[in-house]
Amino acid sequence: MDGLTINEAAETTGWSPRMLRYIERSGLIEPRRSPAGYRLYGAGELQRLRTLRELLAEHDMSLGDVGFALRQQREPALQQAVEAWLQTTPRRPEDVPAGDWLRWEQTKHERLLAAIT
Amino acid sequence: MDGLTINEAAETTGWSPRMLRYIERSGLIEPRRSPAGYRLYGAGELQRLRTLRELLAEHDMSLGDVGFALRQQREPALQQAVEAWLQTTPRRPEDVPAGDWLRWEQTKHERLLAAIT
DNA sequence: CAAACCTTGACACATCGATGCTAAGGTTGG
DNA sequence: CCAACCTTAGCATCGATGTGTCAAGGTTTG
Repeated sequence: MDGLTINEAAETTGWSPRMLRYIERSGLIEPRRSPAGYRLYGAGELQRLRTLRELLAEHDMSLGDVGFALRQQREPALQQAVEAWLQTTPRRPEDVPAGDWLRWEQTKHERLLAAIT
Repeated sequence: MDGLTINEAAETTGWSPRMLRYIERSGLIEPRRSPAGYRLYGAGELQRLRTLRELLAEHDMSLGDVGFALRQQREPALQQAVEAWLQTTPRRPEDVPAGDWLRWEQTKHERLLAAIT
């Protein structure tokens, strides 16, 4: 049977087994199960667990934040509603660090293409 | 002096004065101040306070969720990182309710236009 | 000036998010 | 079969959210 069991996955990703179950319940990463119900983490899941750690650490955000982003992706109506509300709040581009703004401009085109396809 | 004071604003929006201060500290709605430091809520703020209530109620989300969405809008680097992570998770369009998906398709064009301008 | 506001700050409490640990019971592999 | 793993469920903790209330001190206005 391919795939790491929960303790092995915990070992290589830096999460605790407890947290792997918690992350699963929160809908972020759901590994497949063996016939007996054992969680089996494949290469993809392990990678996403590692990058998830980095994401949270580097941007000071919570699992709940990622969960909400996921919800927005899955529920366009929600995404729309939030976007609509945000657009009623006054823009202030000075808030945005210069580097970020530049990167935004640079990648806008490809992001639009991605949205279309 | 135009603009409602905090108790008046609370009255017409349904939030408590306490929550108006809380919402302000969380960065969602920051009214301007009178010379003496009194909060003054204008028509725009009052409207956004009301729609904020609806947004939270109708989509079962928290102030923190909206705060995070705001952060994403203000920090494109964050937005990018989250989006990138989400894209590594397997898509499953069956998750999306049919109505939502339809609305998504219907409004995609205008959303793209909005993004470009 | 005095009543009725406003401000910040703090204490209080319920709920929730994030984690660990333990218990009772099934699975697996030498 | 037995040690070493896995599962779910539950209790326990600690910090963050959400919300009320009260205190000490400025402001406004009749």
